[in-house]
Amino acid sequence: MSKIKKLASKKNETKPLSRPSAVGRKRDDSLDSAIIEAALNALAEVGFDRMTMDLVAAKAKTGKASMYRRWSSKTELVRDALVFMNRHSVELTELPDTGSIRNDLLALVKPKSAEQSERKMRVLAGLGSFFAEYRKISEDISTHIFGGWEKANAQLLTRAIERGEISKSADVEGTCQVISAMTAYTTTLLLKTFDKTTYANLLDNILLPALRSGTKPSGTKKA
Amino acid sequence: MSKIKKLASKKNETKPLSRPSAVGRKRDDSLDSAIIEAALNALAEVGFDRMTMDLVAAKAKTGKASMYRRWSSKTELVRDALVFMNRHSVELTELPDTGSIRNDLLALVKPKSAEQSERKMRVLAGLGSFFAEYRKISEDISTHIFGGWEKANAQLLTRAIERGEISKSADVEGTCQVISAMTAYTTTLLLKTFDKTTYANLLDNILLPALRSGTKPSGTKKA
Amino acid sequence: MSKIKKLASKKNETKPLSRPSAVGRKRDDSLDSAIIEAALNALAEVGFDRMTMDLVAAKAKTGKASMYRRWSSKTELVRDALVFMNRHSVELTELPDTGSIRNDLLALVKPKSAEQSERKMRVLAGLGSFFAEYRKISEDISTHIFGGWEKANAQLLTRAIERGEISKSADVEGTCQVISAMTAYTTTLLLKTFDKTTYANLLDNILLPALRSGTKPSGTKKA
Amino acid sequence: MSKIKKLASKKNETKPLSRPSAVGRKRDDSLDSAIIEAALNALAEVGFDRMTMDLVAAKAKTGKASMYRRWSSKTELVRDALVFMNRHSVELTELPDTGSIRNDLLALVKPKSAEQSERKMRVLAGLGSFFAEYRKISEDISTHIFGGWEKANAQLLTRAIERGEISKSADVEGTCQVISAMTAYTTTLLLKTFDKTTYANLLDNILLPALRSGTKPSGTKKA
DNA sequence: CGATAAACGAGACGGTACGTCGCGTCTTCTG
DNA sequence: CAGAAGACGCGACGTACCGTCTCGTTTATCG
Repeated sequence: MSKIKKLASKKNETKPLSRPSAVGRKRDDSLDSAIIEAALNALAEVGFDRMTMDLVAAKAKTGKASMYRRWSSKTELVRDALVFMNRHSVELTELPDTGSIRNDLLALVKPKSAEQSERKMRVLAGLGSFFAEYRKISEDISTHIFGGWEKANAQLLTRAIERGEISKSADVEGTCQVISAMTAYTTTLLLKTFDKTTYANLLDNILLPALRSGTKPSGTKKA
Repeated sequence: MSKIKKLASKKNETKPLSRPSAVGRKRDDSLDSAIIEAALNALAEVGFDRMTMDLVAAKAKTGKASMYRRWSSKTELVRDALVFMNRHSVELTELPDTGSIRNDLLALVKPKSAEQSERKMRVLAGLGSFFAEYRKISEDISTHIFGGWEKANAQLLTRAIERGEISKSADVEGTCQVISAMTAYTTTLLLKTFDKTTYANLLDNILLPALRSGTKPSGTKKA
Repeated sequence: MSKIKKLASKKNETKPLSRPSAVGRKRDDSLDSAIIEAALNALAEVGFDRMTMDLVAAKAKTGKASMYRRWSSKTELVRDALVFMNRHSVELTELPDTGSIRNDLLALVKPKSAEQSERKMRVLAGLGSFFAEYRKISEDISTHIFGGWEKANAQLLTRAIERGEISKSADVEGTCQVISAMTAYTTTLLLKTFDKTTYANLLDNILLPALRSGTKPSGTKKA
Repeated sequence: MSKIKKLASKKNETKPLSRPSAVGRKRDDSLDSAIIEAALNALAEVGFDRMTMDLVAAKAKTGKASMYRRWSSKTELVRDALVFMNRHSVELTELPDTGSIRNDLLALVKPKSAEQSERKMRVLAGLGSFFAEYRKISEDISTHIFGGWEKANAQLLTRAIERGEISKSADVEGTCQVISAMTAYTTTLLLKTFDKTTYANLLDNILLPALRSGTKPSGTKKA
């Protein structure tokens, strides 16, 4: 079903099953990417639910039949569009090598272009907050659900700083956000439960070591 | 529009704007929570898209009119239901105080009851993967988008371990997941761009200190 | 259920069953007629279907409960309102007696007042064409259904005049309308089938005698 | 909006305004009549108000969208269905010609088939008494409104017979019904006022000539 | 004169049908 | 045959009305 292989790798896999019969008009390959581009733009502009198949067809100047000839459902199209959008994140062959792990990690996220990166962010937002109009849900989740938890955690951390258990220069706010982020990520994307063991691992292996460490190597400040 | 304030705090009932007129039948407050409970159960059981308003009405033994009298749309109802579900996360007055920051943080996530916690997870999952059927999107996002990035990052970290820049006992996999989690969280929930400054802060304040720290305090193993 | 007896005849029927208990506030009799007036006005203004019970309640400055205390349904209210509207048509005791049957019949329809008569017409129209906005249905029925029939009948009558079977001065158009009217009246109001026997009676007893009669007594012209 | 022209006459398809664009799937003309047939059956079986659009869609094995693509509302559909039902009443080209006006008029109402005629009656009844349950309204109208009037008119006519002004064999009951029928027909279907002039014309041209005529030509009896 | 009981106005409630919109399929014409 | 256009079957949405109910208030009779 996925069209991405064809798009990503320009090889022609010779189509063993349900190959296009030799006669008749050939598939217009440029339509594949036109539809995906239209879908990504629609996702970024109006979000998943307001992205209707008719809208995408109109943006791609095609008809729905040509879309469903390529993808069996809206979901499949979105999946492929997302994979396509991130097709350049995966070049394991040409990893940066600056000699510093910090610079290596940062180099990896250098986007192709500013506007590409901008759209990428909006696409993810349009996905996560199902509806463009309804991204209030996101705000409410972050404010009411994770916001409350982060405030409580921050208070616990501040107290720990006061009694000298963790470093004075610990990044309290950042740590709390990591906790929220891992919870949301695990439940909504990995579709696993964020249980106590997972949480303890996060604390023991990453957060507590960082909190105890008294040094901030590069001295950057928060934005 | 939000009914949660009334549900959460049974107090400030002065109602300056659009207060219920003194005459006429009073709103049945028990219906508010009955509908929200029904909505949460529906979310947990069938996910956002399969949760129809008629289904929720049937579960709450009411009619759609009474639901739309309270919330102007399905989305508004879901927002309030989510806030309601987490109304107890915010009790800043009774924070745990075990003397250890690790135990404090863990104590905070002790749920009221096992089944409450179970449903909470399912509700979040039902939200994130909008449709039961469509959780493939989630899988693809984690596999293709973040999966590729995590693999690359893991390779960079392994190399750094080899050249002695970070600790041999560093939690490579966990660190990579935190990076993915923070990206997803920032874009889909906080609705902000995950830019280079934000990333650098995460690295400098939390991840790099943890990676350099050679100790794993509590000795817990990964799940 | 019917309130009309009480309104029409001011006698107090001593209420054998479900009589109003001696204690408690008394029914406001002026409300009965206020509601009926409001209902008639609503019927005349917007027709049966757009006459909502809330609208009538608002017009009568009362609540729906007070209406349903008197009539068990919208239909019952409308029935009584119609009867009330025509309560003066039935005074068999004081029939006109002018010595001429023509003047007697005409005298009977002298309305109480012009505006009363006007509203009466509009009420009937609002009933027959269920919706005010939708009285197009009526137009279509009269145009397409009865219109076609009337045209055909008119042609038959004209031919009969030509061959001298009926009077030259026969009222062709009027006769055709009577046929349509009797069909509609029998089926929609009397709820009987307008079968061949009924039709033959109408022809033999009324229409054919009139058509053969060569005289137009009073010489009035059509409007 | 009306689809009947297309159904009735298979000709003039030039379609100057809002013609179906040359491209795209064509409207399925058989659906037009399938829906109309379903609507007529529903009207005959359950009456106007119990005829829901979902019911008609189910009977026609289609969806509501396809119905609303053709007619903008339930009312429009009913209008066209009624016109369609009577599309054969208008064959002016093949009028009967028996040599007797009586037989001509009767021959015109010979239905295409018995069951067609049967349904036609039930459709009209389902219309006039808007709801199956609400045909009480019809009964009340005929009983209280026209019934009272007819009784009074009958008394006037009887008196006129007694003093010899009209024929002894005059059809008193039939004449009174014609008066009621013309009133109802004029107001509810023609949507005109039944004023004194109209009434006088009816009397002078049809009813009084018939009443004065002393002969009952064909000797048929009342049903 | 206060208690009791019912009517009243307002409006919430459960239910049902409406008319709209989107998905994924099918059909028609054009290249 | 593929492409563009758009009709089709289905199902959920959000609205409106019916007839019932529950409030708090007003009006009447009874103890």
